[in-house]
Amino acid sequence: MRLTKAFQPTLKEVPAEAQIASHRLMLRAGLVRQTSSGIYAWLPAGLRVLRNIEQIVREEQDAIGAQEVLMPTLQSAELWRRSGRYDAYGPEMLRIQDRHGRDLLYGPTNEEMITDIFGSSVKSYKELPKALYHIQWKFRDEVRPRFGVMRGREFLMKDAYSFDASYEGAVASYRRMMLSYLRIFQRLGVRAVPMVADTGPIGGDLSHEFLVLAPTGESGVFFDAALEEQDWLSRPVDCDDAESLATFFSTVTDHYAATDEKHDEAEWAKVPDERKREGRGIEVGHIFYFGTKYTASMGIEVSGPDGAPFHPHMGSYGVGVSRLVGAIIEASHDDAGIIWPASVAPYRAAILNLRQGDEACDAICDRIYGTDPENMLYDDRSERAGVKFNDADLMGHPWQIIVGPRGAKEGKVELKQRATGERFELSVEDALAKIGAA
RNA sequence: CGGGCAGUAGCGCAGCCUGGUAGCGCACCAGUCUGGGGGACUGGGGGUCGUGGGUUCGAAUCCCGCCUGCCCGACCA
Repeated sequence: MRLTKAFQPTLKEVPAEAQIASHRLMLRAGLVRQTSSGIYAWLPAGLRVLRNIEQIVREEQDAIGAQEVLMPTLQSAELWRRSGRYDAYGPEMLRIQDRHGRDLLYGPTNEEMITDIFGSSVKSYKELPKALYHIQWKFRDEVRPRFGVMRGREFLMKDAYSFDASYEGAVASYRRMMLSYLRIFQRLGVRAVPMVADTGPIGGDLSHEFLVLAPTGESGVFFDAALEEQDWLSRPVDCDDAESLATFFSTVTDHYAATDEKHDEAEWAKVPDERKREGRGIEVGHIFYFGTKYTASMGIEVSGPDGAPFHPHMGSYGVGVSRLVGAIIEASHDDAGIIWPASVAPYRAAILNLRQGDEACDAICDRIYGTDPENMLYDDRSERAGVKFNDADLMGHPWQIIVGPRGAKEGKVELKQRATGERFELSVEDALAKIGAA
């Protein structure tokens, strides 16, 4: 994308309403604009980040056999009356009426809907297990929205639901999901540590929150360093084999990890000092098993091998997609701006033409840009060098390809890596090779 | 939901106390110079002062209501 053609409004000054780093940077870098309290419009660069995150989530959910669906944002109150949650949910649920006076709601989550859809179609244990997910906007009417997209009222969430014939099957589904989540967060370039969470009335140990480590996180976290040193992507796990899943699962649960709410000093003391990690975290994912809560309350049954009907066991699994944009920035920025992990960056590189109109500079920039116009942001404005440097740092592209008149005469460009600040003087070919472009 | 603060140009703010023709910086437009970390000069454009009412000869300014946004706390993916 050429910057002169792009809708890419950056701000020099910080809007007064933004307090925390990610919110300020998202506004300044032109990723989002607030339209109401807790509600945001996504501008082109922000949308690209959102889509990149979605895509990684999709690939890793598909990899464990989950299938994507898309359910509506508006739901019928009838559905929620069947589960008993229409009255139980409280004022966080946004309730509306259509022209006929029928009660609707903007979905805060989709257990009821997916259970209904599943139950009306699946009638036999032979069709289990099944896992379905969708990536859709949710609305929860928070009392006090804040921190930009990290605690908005409208937010984009990936939510998945598993259906199994037995508790054992549900446990396997849960473990597959945990693996998928660990891989998702690793690919997103953030460290997210799974921590045991409250399971509510269901009991057991089958609920985990995933927290991205960032100094501004809302929860204190204590965990064993082993949990952030694992490479989940290269770890071989057979998702169809309960043994393999159990082995994987124990590598997570054998190590201490807890938020301040669940922190246990006695257990913490058993962790060797050199492996103790303390900090703060932002919750970006939550998985839990809740048995037959919805299948029972909504009367969903399938036939078992003996012909007798039973309520399938369910689990639900959420990733805060829009919240992650903020969380990633909280975890990865400096005074100058955002430092995007390559996997989610809106563009892989920015091309900074320091002398727009100079024949040599223009020619080199055009050549570089032509290799991958979709994934490069070409700053072809007639701005001064300083403006381009600052905007590129602010927007946080992993690489900056700096083309100035001095180097251009010799066919050289300067490559700057945003994360490290390292600079390399290279030929065009070498620079392209280094950033992995064609 | 308790407590606090704020709405004046796209953004950041002053003006309000003490009523009298709405200002500053940045951004924007035109031009000249400049050209490797938000440059300089000259000349421009842009505002229902959140909103409704009241007081007054006269309200951004004083009074009352409402709306919106933000912060702290409680709550929360």
